[in-house]
Amino acid sequence: MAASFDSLLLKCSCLSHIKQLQAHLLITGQFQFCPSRTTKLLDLCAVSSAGDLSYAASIFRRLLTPSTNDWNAMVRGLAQSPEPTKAISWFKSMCGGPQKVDALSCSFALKACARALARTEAKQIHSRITRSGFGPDVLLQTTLLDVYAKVGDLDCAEKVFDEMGRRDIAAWNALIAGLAQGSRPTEAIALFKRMKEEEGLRPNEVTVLGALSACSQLGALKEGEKIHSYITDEHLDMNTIVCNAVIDMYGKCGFVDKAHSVFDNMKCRKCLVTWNTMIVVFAMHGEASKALELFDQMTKAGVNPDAVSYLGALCACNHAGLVEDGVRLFDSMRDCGLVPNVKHYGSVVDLLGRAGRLKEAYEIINSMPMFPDVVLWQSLLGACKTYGNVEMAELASRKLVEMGSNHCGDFVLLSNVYASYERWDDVGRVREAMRKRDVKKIPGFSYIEVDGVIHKFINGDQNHVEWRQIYAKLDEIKFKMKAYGYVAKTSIVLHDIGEEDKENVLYYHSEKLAVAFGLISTSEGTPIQVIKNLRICGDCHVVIKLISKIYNREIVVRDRARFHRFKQGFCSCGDYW
DNA sequence: TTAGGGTTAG
Repeated sequence: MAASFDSLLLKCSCLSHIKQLQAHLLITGQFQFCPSRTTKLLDLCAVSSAGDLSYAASIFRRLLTPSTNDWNAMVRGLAQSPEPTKAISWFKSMCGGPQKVDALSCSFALKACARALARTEAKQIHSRITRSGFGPDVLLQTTLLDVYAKVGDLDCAEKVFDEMGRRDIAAWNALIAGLAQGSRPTEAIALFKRMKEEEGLRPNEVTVLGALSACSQLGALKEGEKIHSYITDEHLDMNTIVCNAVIDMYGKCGFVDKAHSVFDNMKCRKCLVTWNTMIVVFAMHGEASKALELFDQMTKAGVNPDAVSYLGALCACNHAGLVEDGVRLFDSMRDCGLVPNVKHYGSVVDLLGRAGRLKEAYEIINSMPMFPDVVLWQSLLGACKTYGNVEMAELASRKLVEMGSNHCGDFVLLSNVYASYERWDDVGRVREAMRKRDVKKIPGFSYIEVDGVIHKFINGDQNHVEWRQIYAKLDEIKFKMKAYGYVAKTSIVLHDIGEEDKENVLYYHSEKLAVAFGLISTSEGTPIQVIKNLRICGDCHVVIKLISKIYNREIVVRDRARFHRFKQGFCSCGDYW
């Protein structure tokens, strides 16, 4: 009979099956007197896709004395539901009750904390784990480490890792991925190397994913290539997710063709994310026709585009100025049963704005079914600056202030609109507002990889060992550029300083420092590749175009939004960005 | 009977 109950459980594929089985248990008296069966039923209802959480809760409420396993089933089910905070509440009730809380209860509750980004609760569970004597449990420690990383407390994650008596590969993976996702990619790569070289551990699929993601962020091509050959040697490229990450890495390191060849030569099956990754890579590089071609191909290959595919395709149109194609794509989303989200609206508003169709962009914002976010108003404001639309710029700025924006760039844009009409009183007013509001400036920085070493520069940086040579090179560049009629775009600097100082502020932008360092530290003709955390500034764009011509170098700059490939005085973005 | 680490996005 036990066997038949278990096989019936296995066959439950919907809630009505579960209800039938429950009725059977109730009628035969087993619901009360055979608690292990009831627990199995509850677990199925709470955790599997056949079940239903509110129904599971109703089963739970009928239990006279719920066991630890009954509680665990509920906490586990809620932890993976769209409302993970409920799992934390249930766990708290459990802790207040007579039932023993075991390592599994803690594990499920921690999972919920990770999903709900509940740092305080994670800390509380941590101390409970220590008090209960579960401390040495490696699985629990790894979960703990992972939760700390996911809620953004990397220091605690590292502490858990350091204090682990025994560390298996999952522990290393959790910290490598945590560092990579927590904007500490350099440390992620260092840990990855330490794991291999010092501990002699063999990275697996999950390890390389963390390491590749770190390389993508840093644009660390040399390290990325090494990981790619390791992947091939170890046959980890039979895993689709790994291949997706390799494609992404090459794309973000500036090598579209390499990304495409990995995509074309995959030995394993392509999934939706594979297509999306490749589309996004083409979009980032301004290769709109290839992105759109792939978008069509995926449907033919039997993979239906999702919201990310559409966003990638829209973004491709955006970067290439294909306004009509973009609008058509946006409108066709609903035909596929997809509802545009705020990012799709953001993309199409940006697209129209850049094309100077400000009114349409504004109308779209007004007709959106959801609340427009900061990025949307920033796009519109940027377009207003480009096309000198004071009225709409004021409107967008007002919205941004209402939304609590304290971002320097938002004020600077408005000020620039006024400045272009020589409305100095208004410029002064904006400056005053900035002073009052204590606006924040996100520091700009750039990376460049030379001989496998990553060099980081901050605006006006003098920390690099070769900073004197770098500044001397910039002086030389400046001198040479004068012959091409270069005049610094000082209007984009908003500081209460003289014209010459303004020029200096501009002239030592991190991307210029990185390019200058590239020129002095690599041999003639070698392409230079730089990565910047913010959008490239207008003046740097002009200067780097000239450098590519004067020094006959191909220079690739990845900024926050896309790639710029400078060659012989031209940029692949066609000055449209 | 149920545990830990994973790819794409304005």
